[in-house]
Amino acid sequence: MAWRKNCDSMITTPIYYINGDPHIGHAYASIAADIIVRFKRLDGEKVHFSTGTDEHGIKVARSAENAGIGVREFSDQASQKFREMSSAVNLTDHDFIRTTEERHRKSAQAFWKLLENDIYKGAYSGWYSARDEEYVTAEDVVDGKSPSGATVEWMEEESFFFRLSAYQNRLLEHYEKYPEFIAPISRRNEVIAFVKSGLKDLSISRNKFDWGIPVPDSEGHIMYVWIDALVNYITSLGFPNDLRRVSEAMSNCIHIVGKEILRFHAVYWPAFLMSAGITLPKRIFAHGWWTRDGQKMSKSVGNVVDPFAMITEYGLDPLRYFLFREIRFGEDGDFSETTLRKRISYDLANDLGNLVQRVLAFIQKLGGSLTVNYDFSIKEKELYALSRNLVERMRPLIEKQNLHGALDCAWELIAESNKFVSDMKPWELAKTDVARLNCVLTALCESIRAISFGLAPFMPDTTRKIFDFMNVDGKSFTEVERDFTNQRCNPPVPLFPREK
RNA sequence: CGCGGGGUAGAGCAGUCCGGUAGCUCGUCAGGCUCAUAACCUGAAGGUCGGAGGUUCAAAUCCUUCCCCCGCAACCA
Repeated sequence: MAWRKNCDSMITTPIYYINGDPHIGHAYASIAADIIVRFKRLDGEKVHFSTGTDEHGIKVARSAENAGIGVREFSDQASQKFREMSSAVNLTDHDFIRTTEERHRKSAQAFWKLLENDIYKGAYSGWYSARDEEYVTAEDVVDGKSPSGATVEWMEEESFFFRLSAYQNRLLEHYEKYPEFIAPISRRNEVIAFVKSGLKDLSISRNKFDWGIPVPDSEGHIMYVWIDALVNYITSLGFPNDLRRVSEAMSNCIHIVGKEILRFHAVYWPAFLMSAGITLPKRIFAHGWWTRDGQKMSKSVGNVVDPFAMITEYGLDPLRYFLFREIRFGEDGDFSETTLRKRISYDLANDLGNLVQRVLAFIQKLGGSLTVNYDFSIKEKELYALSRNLVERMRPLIEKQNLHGALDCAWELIAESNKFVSDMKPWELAKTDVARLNCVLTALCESIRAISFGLAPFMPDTTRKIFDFMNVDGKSFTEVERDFTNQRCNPPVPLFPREK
């Protein structure tokens, strides 16, 4: 247990762009980060956990206009929905940061100043659609029209540029030196290929609208939303104050991001940080995307999965479980309610729920208290060993964000425990050999406690229920190492009742 | 010749780096148990590992070539 740290570390979710409602993808990223944070905190680590909303940019300004309300009011309402989502998915203690907060304006402007050696004024040019009020990429321009059918014209505006081109080699060196910097590996390869193909300088300001953070000392220019957004992570740590803490936490920071925004995090953000002289994060993990019943989720098709509705329908813990058991974290997967129901029924109700029920109900039958007996035979010893090191086996997997693998470990023990019950036949021992019976039940209670601890980061409410049945405190993984003493158990209630 | 990922039992995937009787989950079929949420446990069937060629005593795994699917391709939340 020597590796346990007590220094600051940080886990982040992306800050979510408020132009749309929270959907399952947002919930997914948040829950992933939450699982990692909870695991580390149970391990005694001090973790800073941040999430929040990204609220600037012309799209938001236009949405507010369409909604007929002020942009500030629009942002407040939209951000609130994400705050509600954070609470609906049961995020553990965290900082919820909004890019429209004063602390963030200060932070972003201070950050900009640190970059000034790498910033120069130039002209940004491209095909501009006056009706859409935005630039259209050359590829999207067909017959002089934007995808929305508006005519486009070649425009130039004064813009600040960041000398990204100067960082190409330093970035490649960093990727080389820290192979764990970008995950999964396939994504890492993509990023490296992209950087090797050559980096151009980056336009980092706009002057055609004003819903953003003003560039310091430059009337009319506002920061490009990405530079604004990325800075949120250090704002949350207290930047521009508390620089020691900023560096310390960043050096131990994992950014959980969606694969669509990996480039910003794995290329632009590190380049900015290098320029600013701030420590780079330890790792950037890009998760995949969910399809819905095999189809891409899209608003126009109307098949977007609403996390609030899923929680209402199936419960939070089952949803949290499903999202990380069904696919390997980092890969794409398919969200199907049929599959979700199967997972609940087979994995949660039959395997886990029934194990807890059959053991604890049995103890109730015997009078409701566990008379411990650690005079184990080889069979109990085997199960006991598996129980004692479950968390140990999960830890390196969690460290690599292999959340799927960590759940597999827990289910391995669940399966072993169910098998153990069948093999040991406690219902027969109850009539023939009470000492052996107590050994069997003690081993089973140990395994149920271990399983509950292992699952705590994934299904905190479920773990709490089991601990309440067993009168286990459950505040820290260190508790797994303590033997039970004789204790009363409460009558269990099925954890995942069968429907109807 | 843009870059990358992938094509393995009905479905979803692991195994490919370091060649050596093809594994997991679900589904299907059969059996056992009765503590438990009709849950649990055991066993079986099912694959010429995308096609073709090559290296080798031996290839899903190495080499060559072809076919198919999916991402990314620059400032886009």
